[in-house]
Amino acid sequence: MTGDGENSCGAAELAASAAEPMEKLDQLIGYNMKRVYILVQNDFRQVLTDDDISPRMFSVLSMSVESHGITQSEVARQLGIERSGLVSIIDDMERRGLLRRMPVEGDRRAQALHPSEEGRAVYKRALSAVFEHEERFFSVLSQQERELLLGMLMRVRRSAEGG
Amino acid sequence: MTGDGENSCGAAELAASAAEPMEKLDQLIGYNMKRVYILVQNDFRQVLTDDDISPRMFSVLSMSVESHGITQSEVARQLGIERSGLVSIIDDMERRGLLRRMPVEGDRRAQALHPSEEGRAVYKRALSAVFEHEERFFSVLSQQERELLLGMLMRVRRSAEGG
DNA sequence: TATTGTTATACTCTATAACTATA
DNA sequence: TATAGTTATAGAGTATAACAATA
Repeated sequence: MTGDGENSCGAAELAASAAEPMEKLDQLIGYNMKRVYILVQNDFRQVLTDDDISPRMFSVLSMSVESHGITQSEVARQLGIERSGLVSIIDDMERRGLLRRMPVEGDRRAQALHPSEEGRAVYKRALSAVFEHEERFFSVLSQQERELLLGMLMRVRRSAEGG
Repeated sequence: MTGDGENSCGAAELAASAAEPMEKLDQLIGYNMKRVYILVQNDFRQVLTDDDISPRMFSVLSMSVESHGITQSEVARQLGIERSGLVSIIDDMERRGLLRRMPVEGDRRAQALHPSEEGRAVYKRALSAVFEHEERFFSVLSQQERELLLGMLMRVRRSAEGG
């Protein structure tokens, strides 16, 4: 098997050699990603409180604004969530006047999502707040590093999603 | 190993230019991190099914093996979770014979976690499986890139945790 | 037969408060 | 007063199965 002593001299040891005795968990990319994800998501959620929308609302709103008339099923597919989980989110958003369900001509089963004027305004404001949030949250990384990080995440995502 | 040469004009555009019209969400590091985290965690959980332990059990087991006699509060602190959430996990682990709660001399409030022989064996086996899982899951990245990714995640974590 | 939206349901994970026994 | 472990509880978030209308 693997797993005898620590021999490599990579970024891991360098990055963490200062403070604590370097736990095994901290050597795992997945574990660190979990911790960072929790932190970034909390900050993200905080940023969206100004517009009183949840992270899930933001992503659905983004879809409906960027892709006019997109159907619920397609939103679910692209967000990687279940159709059934989308219903209550869209109910809330419709109640808040951010968007409306409208019939699709040619397929009477489907519901198309059309953002309202307020929906677009909220999205625009929230989007710029979110970009500021990312800028600030990842400010410990250089611009080049941020692009590198984003590119690596995308590649991993593709390899894991697409095969 | 794939994907050489993408340091000219932003890794983001290059990485995603092939298939879809590049949604706004896909430009966000946080969103991509969420998607990758979900994928890697599912794979992680699958790997651990061989030893019939959950991700949470694995992290607690890791703590107890790496830091003999660590207390529950300290585990919660290092894992970034609530003490109350730890109780049922440790109950399960004690029931499975992976570890035992033992009194701490000098502080009768505290409970120290001591892994059993089976706990150590399970951990050793699981740990090597987890390293294989990481090797495989992130195989789209080069060794150098993986170290870079890990280092960046650690730096972001530190900056956000306020260390 | 398959798909869209929907409902109902259950399960995981987490956050919170309160309690006890210690410190 | 503060801390360690515990209990109880509620809230997200998500997954699953089933159903009616439509394709």
